[in-house]
Amino acid sequence: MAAARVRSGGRPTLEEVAARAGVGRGTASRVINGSPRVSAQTREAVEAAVAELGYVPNRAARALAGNRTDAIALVVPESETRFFAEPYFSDIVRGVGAALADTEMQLLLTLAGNDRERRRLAQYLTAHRVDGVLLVSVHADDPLPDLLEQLGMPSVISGRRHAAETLPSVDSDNFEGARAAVDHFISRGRRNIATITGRLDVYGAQRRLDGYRKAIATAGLDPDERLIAPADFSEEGGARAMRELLERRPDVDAVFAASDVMAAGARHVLRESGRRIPDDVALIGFDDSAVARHMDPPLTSVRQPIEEMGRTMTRVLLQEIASRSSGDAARERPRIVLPTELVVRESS
Amino acid sequence: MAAARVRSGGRPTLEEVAARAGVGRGTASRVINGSPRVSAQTREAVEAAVAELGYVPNRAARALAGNRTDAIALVVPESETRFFAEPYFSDIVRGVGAALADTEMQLLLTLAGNDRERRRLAQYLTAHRVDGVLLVSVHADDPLPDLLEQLGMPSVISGRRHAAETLPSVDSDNFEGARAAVDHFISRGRRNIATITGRLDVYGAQRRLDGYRKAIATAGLDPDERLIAPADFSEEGGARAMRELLERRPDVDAVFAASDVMAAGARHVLRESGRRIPDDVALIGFDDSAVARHMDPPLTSVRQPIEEMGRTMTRVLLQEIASRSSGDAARERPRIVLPTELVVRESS
DNA sequence: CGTAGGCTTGGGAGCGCTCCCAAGAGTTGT
DNA sequence: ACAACTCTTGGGAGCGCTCCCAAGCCTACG
Repeated sequence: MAAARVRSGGRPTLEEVAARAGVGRGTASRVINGSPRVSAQTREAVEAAVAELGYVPNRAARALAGNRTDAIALVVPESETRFFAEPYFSDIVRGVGAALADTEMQLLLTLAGNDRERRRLAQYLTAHRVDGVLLVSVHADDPLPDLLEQLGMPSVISGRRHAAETLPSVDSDNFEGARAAVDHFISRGRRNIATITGRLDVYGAQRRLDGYRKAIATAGLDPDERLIAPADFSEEGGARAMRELLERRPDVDAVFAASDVMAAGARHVLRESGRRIPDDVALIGFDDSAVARHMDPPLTSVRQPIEEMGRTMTRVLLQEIASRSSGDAARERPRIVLPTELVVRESS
Repeated sequence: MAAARVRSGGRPTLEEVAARAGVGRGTASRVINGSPRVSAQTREAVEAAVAELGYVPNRAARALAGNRTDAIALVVPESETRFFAEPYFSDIVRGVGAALADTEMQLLLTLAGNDRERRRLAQYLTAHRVDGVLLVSVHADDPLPDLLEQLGMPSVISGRRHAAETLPSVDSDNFEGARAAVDHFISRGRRNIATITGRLDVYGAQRRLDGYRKAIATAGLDPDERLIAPADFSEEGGARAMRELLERRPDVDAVFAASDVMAAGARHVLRESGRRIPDDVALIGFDDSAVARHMDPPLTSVRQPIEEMGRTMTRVLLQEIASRSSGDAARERPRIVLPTELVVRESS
C-alpha cells in the first residue's frame, strides 16, 4: 500500500531510511553521499531502504547543513534575449543541460536587466543561492563579473570582455572564423572584399575585424579602410553599412558581415542595387543561424559551436567549484577558445 | 570598513539583524516577511539594520523551515529543444521571467529527455525541490503531467494534451488562427486552398486543421480531402506534403502550412515546380518565426503571443500555488486561450 | 598478552529560518 | 479598580541534513 511508504503527507527522511535499514543516520548519509567508509553489507541495506521508500534527499536541508546549494545560475542579459534569440540561447542551454545531466546540479535561469539590477543580483547570487555562475553575452562595462569575482563566486564568462579577461572564459575563435571567410573569398577570385562589423566595443566583433584585416594583409591585397563599415549587429545597421559601402566602393565584389542578421540587411540593399548574389557580390555571414539557412540564396556563414561552448563553460565552472571547495586557492584561470567552421552555401 | 559588516567569512543572519536592531529574532522575521503585526517604529529599526548589514535571507534555511522553495521549474522536453528553438523557447522564457520579476520566485530550468527520465523527474520535483511546474510542449502521451497531478504538484501546461485537458492550461487560439489564414486566402480570391498539417497527435495541430475545415465550409467551398496533406512540422515533411498536394491537385492556388518551417519546405517545392509565390500559389505559415520574416518572399504567418503565454502561465501557476497553500482545495482549473494574429507579408 | 592503530558506526551539534505559544503592555468596558 | 481584550514581542522547537567526535571492534605487532 502506497500509504505505508510515507508518513502523514511527507516524504521519507534520512532518519526513516536509516531506521528501515537498521543503521544510524550518519551511516545512511555516508551511503547516500558515496563515502567509501561503509561496509559493503551496510551499503546494500541502506540502498535497499532508499529504493523501497523512494527516498530523495531534501535539497534545502542539504544546502543548509552543507553550506552549498548544488545549483548554478545562468545569467542572461534580458535586453539581449531577443537579440541573441536565434539558436544562441537554446543551444547554450542545451549544452549546459548536457553537461549537467549526470550531476546533481540544478540550473537556475536569471534574466538580468540594467546595471542596477545586475548589481543587486550579485548580492543575491552570493547569498548562498548558487555555487557558481555562468555569464552569457556580457558587455565590456558590465559591473557583474567584477562584483562576482570580488565576492569570490566561481564564475565563467562566455566570450570575453577584453583581451585581458581575468575570469575563466570560453570563447569561439572569432579571429580565425573571420579569416577563413575572407580566405574563402580570395580563393574564389574576389579582390574587393569589404566587411560590415558588429559593435566594436564587443570583443568578439573586434576580433572578427582583426581576422578580416589579417587575411587581407596576408593575401597582399590593398587594405582600403573604405571597405570597412561599422554597424551594430542589427539588420538595419547591416543595410545602412552596405549602402555606405556601395557608395564608397561600387566595385566591391565580396562582403563579410559579422553576423547573419547584418548579412540579411546587406543582401536586401544589394538586391535593390541590382546586384546578384553571388555572381556580382559574394556574401558571408557569421553565426550560421536559421536565418542563414533560409536566406535566398542560402547564406555561407561562420558557424560557432554554441552548444559546445555551453557544455565547456559548465565543465569549467564545475571544476572551478570543486577546486574552490577543496581549497586549491591558486588555480590557473582557464581561457578556452573553441574553433569555428565555415559553412559554405550558395551566397559565396 | 567592509570587514566590519560580516562575521568570519559568512553573510549576516537574521539573528544578527535582530541584535543590531535591538529586537528579537521573531520580530525581525516578521518585518522581513511583511507581517502587519509589527509597530512602525520597530519595522524601521529592523529595516535599517537590514540595509546596514546588507542582509539577504538564506533561501535554504527558509525552504527548510517553511516547507516551500520559492522556486518553480520550467520543464522543456529536450528532444524538442532544437525543434522549438526558434523564438519559441526564448520568448517563453522572457514571458516567464517578466512574470517572476517582482517575485522572490526563482526559475529552474529542467531539460527532460525520454519518458523514463520524465518519470524520475516527477519524483525529484516533488521532493520539495520546487513549488510548482511549468510544462512546455507536452505530447499527448507524456506521463509527466498525470504524475505531477497525482503527486499534488501545482502545474500549468502550455497548449493542451487533448480537448479534455485536466490541468490548468494556457493555449493560443489555433483554431481561429487557422481560420483567419484561410479566410484571408478566400478574401483574396483563392479557391483551391490546401493545408499541410502538423503531427495530428499534437492537439494544436488538430485544431489548426479544424480551423481550416471550418473556414472552407463556411465559405461554401468544396471540402476536398485531397487538399489536406499531413506532415510532421519538419521542413522536409512540408516539402513532401507539398509534392503530394501538387500531384493530387495541380490547380492548388493557396497553401496554409501549420508551421513556418513546413512552409519553407513547401516554398522550395513550389519554386522547383516553376510556380511563383504569391502569383501562382499563395502561402501562409504559422508561428511568425524569424524564418517567416527572412523567407523570400517574406512569409505571411499566424503569430502566437508566445511571450504572453509564458507570462500568463506563470501568473496562473503562482495563483495555483498561493491557493494551494491557503487551503482552497476546490479551485477552478483555469483554461486560458490567447488570441492569435495574422501577420500579412508578401507571400499571400 | 597488552597496546596501538585502522575500520565502521552512532548520534550530538548546529546550519538559519519559520511557526507558534506565552508573556508583557496598553485599552476599553463595567 | 478589575476583568477581558488586543497588539507586540521574544524566543523555543524543529525543519532534514552534514560534519565530526567518540566509541566499539578487529587485526597486527612488539
